[in-house]
Order: sequence, then structure tokens, then C-alpha cells
Amino acid sequence: MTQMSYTMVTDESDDAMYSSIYNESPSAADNIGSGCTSRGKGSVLKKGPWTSTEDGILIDYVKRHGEGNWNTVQKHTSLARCGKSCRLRWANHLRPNLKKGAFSKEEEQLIVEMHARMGNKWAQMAEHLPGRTDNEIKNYWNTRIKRRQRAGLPLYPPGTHVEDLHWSQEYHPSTSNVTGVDRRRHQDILQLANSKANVLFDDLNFANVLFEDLNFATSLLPVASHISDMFSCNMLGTGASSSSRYESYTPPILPSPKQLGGSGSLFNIRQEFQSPQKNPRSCSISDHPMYGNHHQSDVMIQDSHHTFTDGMVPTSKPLFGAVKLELPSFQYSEASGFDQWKTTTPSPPQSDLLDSVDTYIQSPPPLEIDEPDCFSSCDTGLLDMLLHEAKIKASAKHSFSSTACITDGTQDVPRGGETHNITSGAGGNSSGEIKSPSLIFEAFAVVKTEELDQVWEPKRADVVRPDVLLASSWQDQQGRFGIVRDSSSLSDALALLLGGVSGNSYLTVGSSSGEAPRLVPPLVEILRAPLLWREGRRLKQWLSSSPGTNQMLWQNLVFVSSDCSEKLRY
DNA sequence: AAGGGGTGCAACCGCTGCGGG
DNA sequence: TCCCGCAGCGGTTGCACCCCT
Repeated sequence: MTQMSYTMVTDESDDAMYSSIYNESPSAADNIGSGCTSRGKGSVLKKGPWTSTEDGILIDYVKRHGEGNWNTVQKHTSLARCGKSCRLRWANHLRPNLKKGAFSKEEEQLIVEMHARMGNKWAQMAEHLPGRTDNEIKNYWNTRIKRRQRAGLPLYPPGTHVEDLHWSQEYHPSTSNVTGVDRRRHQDILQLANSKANVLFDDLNFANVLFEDLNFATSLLPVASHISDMFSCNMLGTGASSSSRYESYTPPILPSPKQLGGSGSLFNIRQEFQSPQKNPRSCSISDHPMYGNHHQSDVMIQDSHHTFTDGMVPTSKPLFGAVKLELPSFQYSEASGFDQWKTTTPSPPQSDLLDSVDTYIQSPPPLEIDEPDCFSSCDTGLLDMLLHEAKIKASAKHSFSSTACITDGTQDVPRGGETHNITSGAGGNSSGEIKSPSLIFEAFAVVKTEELDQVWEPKRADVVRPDVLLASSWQDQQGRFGIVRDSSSLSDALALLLGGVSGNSYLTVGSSSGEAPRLVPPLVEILRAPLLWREGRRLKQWLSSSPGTNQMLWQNLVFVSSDCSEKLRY
């Protein structure tokens, strides 16, 4: 049968059907809308619920022509539906092998875990749920959000691996594979940074560079998960634009017990986090009256009321209590990421995964800054930011470490039982000693460059690399890390780092507990520092231009700025 | 019985990337 | 290179149904 003959025949038969469509659905006339602009047969397109007759026409069309070419449906049939509508109807309701009915427990579990890993990637999720559509999953999730919100439950039950900080690489608009959605959501993030995020960072006026999707690394290196955990304590969650119907919700980004379980880790975060009784300044989920000891994971909340040893005067209001932020997009942009996760993630307990009471996110109080002049402008230098971060860190140290006592640059800095002498400042602050510049790089790792599936082997550090210079700056004279040896090396490193040097990066991470410096597995390089938008952007560009740079890492840079969001729209 | 609010599903809308002309 | 149409995705809305008062 030729196309022409088919068209003639079907048009003829469908014309009869066409009239019956509206006859059987008088209200359809009210649904004739303006959504689809194109039109066949000289009439406007119908909107609203599909009738069984229309379904039959569409099914018949697909049988004859196959899927696709949806805009030709109305040409070849009398169906007064736009192509989009046809595609949607087919994909969500008419195509074979669709699974109808409620989600099974297993499916629900999978959705929860996938969302924890992928975010609002409904289509990707649907690929892993045979017979289910993205729309179905999306609706389920939105319903679930609402339900759990009502119940005061967290979005993700315990056991769900939400260790990675999502909303992630997809927000990198400069990549070649970035999608329009990515860009849109990138803007969403920026908008959020201007709205809700500002609540947290109102007084900071700086941009944090967020490194996300570290979960792939956490399975390989405890340090990474700790870093990720630390980030999760300090960074705000954001994500897709909010829905007017379903209020935004921030799933708790929590360190899992497993993550915190590494021994001999860089900063003994586990020890510090899990000893709230020793440190009244630390706040754990288990402290929450609602959740008691349901969960082992603790979230460190920096205490905004902390007395700064440097005489810092807090300028921001403390922000306590649970806050609702945006749904994150905790995503891997590629299916491989999911696959990788799927093979490495143990199945959560079957029983109460979906219903158990667990954690509740607390809003991290804003960090407090005593030198607003340092960060009031987007043009502030990175080094200033780093130095400032050092102070913040120094202050924060008091918050979650009962042993840390950092008061000035010449004082010993106890960390994990070790003390390191801070010998220099940085950032042109030659007169005023940096209080604790080494803390700048505390919990920072490096930018990694290997293939994810590649077995890591220690390699020599490339001393030309700026990040290596940074790493070398951490080393104290005893060969341990965590100490800025001199300001010039730091400056040089930063200059190089931000200057567009490319190459293979292999950075070293030392141990504050006296562990010998070592090269970290290639997945785990994280440079964590609050960067202004300009420096951050350059850093990002540099990372993106570095051959072999871990795509999943550098794509995950997200800039959050309270007052520079416009400049971040690149 | 009526109506008001909640719920869940279906469909629409807006945006983007991609490919072809 | 630009424009246009298509396909796809994710957010949003419409609406029928249900439950409670």
C-alpha cells in the first residue's frame, strides 16, 4: 500500500470517525485550545482528555507508520490532536508493554534511590523501570514529596545513598553535551541563589564553588566522602525550579554511616561528627527531637553563635530550624553513572525504606564573617577569599572539634591529635599573619583526571600543575600536609590554577593525623574553596580545558552567589 | 446531601537540542 | 550560518474522584 492510497483510505474512514469524536465528547469543543498551533483539515486542534476513539485512531496510525512523525498524524488521520499530544498519549498510555497500576514496593525503592542519585531525570529513571513512563514516575515522586512533607518525613529514608551532592554536572552550561534543560536548570539554580539561598548566605557575599557528585569517589576513598559530607553541611541545596503545587523540599544530604566509617581519614570527621556530646556546638540529626536516635548519621551544623577567637563579630542572623529549599537534582548526567551506582550500591532494607522515620535536615546557620569588606565585591581576590575561608574554618573548627583551638597563626593547630605550626600567611597579607591559613585547604582534595573505571595507581605528582603546587603548599616541613608553607608558593599555585594551565593532575592529600602524604586515588580531587564568581569561572574553565579532567567533577561546579548571579549566567 | 479540600492522574506548556533545508 | 520544524524533557496545570465535615 502506498502512502497515497493509505492516506486516502484513512482520511476517508477517519473523517467519519472525526465527526464522531466530537459527537461523543461534546465538552471537547470547550477544550479546543491554542497549545498547538499547526492544524490540519481546517479546524483547530482538540485538547483535553483523549477518547477511546481517538486512541484507536492513534494506535492504528502507529501500527501503520510506526512511532515518530507525530505531526503527520493529523495529516494522515482525522485526529484533531497536535503531534506533541499524540506522542505523549502514545508514550504514556497506548504503547505496548506499559505497566499499569500502582508501583510495586521494589519500584518505589528504585525510584527513591534513583532520585537520590539522578535527581529529576524522569526519563532516565523510566529507562530503568520497564513499563513505566517518565510522567508516571514524576507524578509518583511529586505525590510522594507532598505526602512525606505532610508527614514531616524526610524525602529520603535512611539507607538511601544521598551522599553525593547533586544538581550537578548538568548545570554546567559550557559543556558541549549540556542540554537545554541543563541550562534552564542552571538558571534555576542561579535564581534560587538569589532567592532562597540568599537566606543562608545573605551576609557572605561570596560565591561558593560547589563540587558535587562525589559519590563515585566515596566508594573509593574515604576522604572524598568526608569532604562531600562536609560540603553537605555547609552548602545549600538547590535544584529545579519550584512547583507552585508541590512545595519545594530539600532532601537531607547526609553522610551515611558507611561514609563516616573510614578510619585514618584525613580529618577524622567521623570522630568529630559523632561526638556531639563532647561538643555542644555540633548538631546532629539524632539531636533532633523528632528523630531521636533513629539515624546514625550526623550533620554538623556550624554554630553561628560561636565566639570567634579573633574577635570576629557575627553579622548575620542565626538561621536555625528546618528549612525547605529546592529539590535537588542529584544527578548523573549519563546512564553510565547510574549503572555504576547500581552495581555498587547495596540494596537498602526492604522493609521500612519508604516509610521509616529518619533524618531531618537542619538549615546550616550562615557562616559569619568579620571582614565584609573582603567579600563585598565580586572583584575580591581569590586569595582574600581563601584567607577569609581560613578564618571561617578556624572558627568552624571550634564548632565541631572539641580539641581544636586555633587562635592565631603562631599557635599550634591541633587536628586529630597532631599539631601543626602555621608558619606563614598568604594573599599579600604580609603584615598580618594569617590566623590559620592551612585550614584553607583542610578537607580539600584535588582535581582528578582519571577515567572512572580505571584502576588507580599512584603516579608522580606533576609539579608543574598549579593544583600540585597547591598540594605542595599543604605540606609542612615534616612532610605532612595541611600547612601552607609559604605565601609565595600558594600565590603561585593559585595564579597558575586560575591562569589556565592544563595537563594531568595528580594531587596529593596528606593526613592531619600524621599519616604519610600520599597520592589520592584519581577520583577524589577536590578543591574546595569559596571562590568569587570570576575566579570560580576561570577555575571551571581551566578544569574543563584540562585533558582528562574528570568530567563528572568539573561539570559539577556550581556557583552560588548572593549578589553576583547575573555574572554567573554564562 | 452538599460542599470544600485533598489527592492523583492525565495532559498541556515552555523550553531546548538537533537535524535538515 | 541561519532558520525552521520536530522530538523530547521536565515543570505546571486541569480535573475527576474521594473523603471528611
